Amino acid sequence: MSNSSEFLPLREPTFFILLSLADGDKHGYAILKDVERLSQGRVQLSTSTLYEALARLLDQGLVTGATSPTAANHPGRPRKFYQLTHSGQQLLEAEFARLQGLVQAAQRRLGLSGSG
Amino acid sequence: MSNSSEFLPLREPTFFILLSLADGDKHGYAILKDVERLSQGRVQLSTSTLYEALARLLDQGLVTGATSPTAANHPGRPRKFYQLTHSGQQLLEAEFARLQGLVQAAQRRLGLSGSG
DNA sequence: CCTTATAAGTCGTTAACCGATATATAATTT
DNA sequence: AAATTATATATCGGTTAACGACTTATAAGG
Repeated sequence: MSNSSEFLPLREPTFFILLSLADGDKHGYAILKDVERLSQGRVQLSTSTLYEALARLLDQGLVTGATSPTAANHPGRPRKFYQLTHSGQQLLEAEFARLQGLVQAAQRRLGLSGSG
Repeated sequence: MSNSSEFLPLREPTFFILLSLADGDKHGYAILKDVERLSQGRVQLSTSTLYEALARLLDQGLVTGATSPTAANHPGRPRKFYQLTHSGQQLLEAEFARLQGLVQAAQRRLGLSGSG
């Protein structure tokens, strides 16, 4: 077993980028907008955070790059699409489990009931 | 309102340190051991992480220092006790809410039911 | 033509974490 | 008695993700 949890914990931007891709392939700018929606407007990635994170995730084998199929009939530079690898999916699930563990630990320590 | 969420998101060690103190005052080393239990052995703080975080939290007014009441009849250097301030408690609750939001966002996106 | 939205990228700085190391003290083991 | 272990606090140097600021490119709309 190549332990995918060597990259845990994820920081918030990286978590949302992977979570955004769980839905299907996206290009960078689409991820940017999707993360904003996913987080209900709270997380607004800077482009440096986004593209540096994507480069890192590519390097770590957690996402792969798929070049844009259709010729560009849209504004802006040519799109670059990204998709989760199996490792990336596993890592996302491990991070999800970690977050659930944090919530449960906090519920116990703060003396709260289940889904209050 | 002095927005306590200016310090969010917390990194995992800082979150556990605050959560450990939600229980009542503790000295540094006690926090170290408590965090290990709280996280079911997963999070083992290094002393540098612990004491640097405590210094930062003091500086930010999120914890206060209370000098050891009883004379030292224990091994090691004199204990220094820390307790959550009101701001610290608020921040911990804000971080808890943030974590719940992440879990809910992930449940939606990953297509999972409530507490599965 | 100018502005806006889309789209990708680079650079310098910051802040938190972490391993390593140091210091101090009491209890336990050999 | 000496060595080891557990307790307890502290500092230093390196790493890295994130971030603000800035740059480049392209199409659409007023």
